[in-house]
Amino acid sequence: MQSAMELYVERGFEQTTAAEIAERAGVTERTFFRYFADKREVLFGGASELQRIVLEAIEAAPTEASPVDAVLAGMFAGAERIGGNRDWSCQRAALLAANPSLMERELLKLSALGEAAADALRLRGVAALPARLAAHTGVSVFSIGFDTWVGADPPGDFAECIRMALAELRELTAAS
Amino acid sequence: MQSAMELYVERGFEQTTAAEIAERAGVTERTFFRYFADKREVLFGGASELQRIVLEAIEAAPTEASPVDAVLAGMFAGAERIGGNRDWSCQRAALLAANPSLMERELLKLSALGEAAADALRLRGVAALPARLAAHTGVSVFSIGFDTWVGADPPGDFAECIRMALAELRELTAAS
DNA sequence: GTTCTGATGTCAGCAACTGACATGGATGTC
DNA sequence: GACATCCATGTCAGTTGCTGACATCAGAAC
Repeated sequence: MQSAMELYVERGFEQTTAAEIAERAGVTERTFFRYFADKREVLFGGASELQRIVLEAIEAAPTEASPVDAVLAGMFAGAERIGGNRDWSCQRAALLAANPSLMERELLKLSALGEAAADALRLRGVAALPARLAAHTGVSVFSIGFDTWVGADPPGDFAECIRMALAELRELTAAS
Repeated sequence: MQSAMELYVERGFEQTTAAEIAERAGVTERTFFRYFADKREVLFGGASELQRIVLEAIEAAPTEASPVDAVLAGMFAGAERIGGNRDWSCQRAALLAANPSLMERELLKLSALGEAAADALRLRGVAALPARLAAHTGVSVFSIGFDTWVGADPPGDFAECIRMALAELRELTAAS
């Protein structure tokens, strides 16, 4: 993972071959593909852990919490996990922004996170449609908050960026 | 596009080679790749037209419409374009659901649609953050409405499914 | 009639990925 | 201590997605 990140930053994602990553890591190309399904997946090692944290927080939310609040609890828990190393997040975000194929993978992971969160809501007794709506709305706020956080002069830490997006969203829905 | 769709349905996306699509269409593999950037793109020919329709409807929305309402006008215009042939939409949705790599591409297109819609909102004077939030929320409602529409026993046409999702979302935000 | 252009074919080649089999070192068992 | 087992890795050959360079050829323009 470290070798790949270095090479992607040094010479770009498409200009880096799997063989080169493997060589820098001291293994064969075949071994690389035993650990990562494809060249992109190497940047998404933390996705499953993030999902686990989010889901656990949703489950742990108070029973009386609304679907949206439960999802938000999950998102804040996820933000706490990521919010530590902003530099790494910025570097990674720049890579994704420059490579549509990496962005595709990111969007797939976020969508999967949304579906998993919707499942968690259903376990709390929420119906299918509102569960998906609440979950994906939460992921949107998470994602847009993330963009704010890794952008120029963020208003605070990751959680604060999420709160900011959330406040904007509430204002928007009130105005409509 | 027709040859590809047939083959993808007949034997699956991954089991179909670009050479086979080309052969059925009566051209060479090289010619196939001159028209489509990759094997997936052949299923997304209508994306640019859909985006154009959505953006035009956002621009055409009354000046006093709220950001959310303007985006929704765009989504309903898009729904009108797609809502005609449900059979084709179902077939395509089944393909996407069965192939993560196709779903990735779909999510990228939807995300791009959201960003374009956000740009359209900014042209109406909306600030960056609320523009993105309203746009992506609109796309979420569009997308989840689409899933309802191509699912088992939808409550009406595509537009009606969007209205249903929208009503649910309003209820959720009111409850939070 | 010539020229020019645009679509297509041909061919060689790279890189992503995969399956099948070999190897070698660590671990456990008698 | 010899032996069996297992797991990670290496090796190798092959398929497929995709690209660049050049050839061809039919029709439009002049």
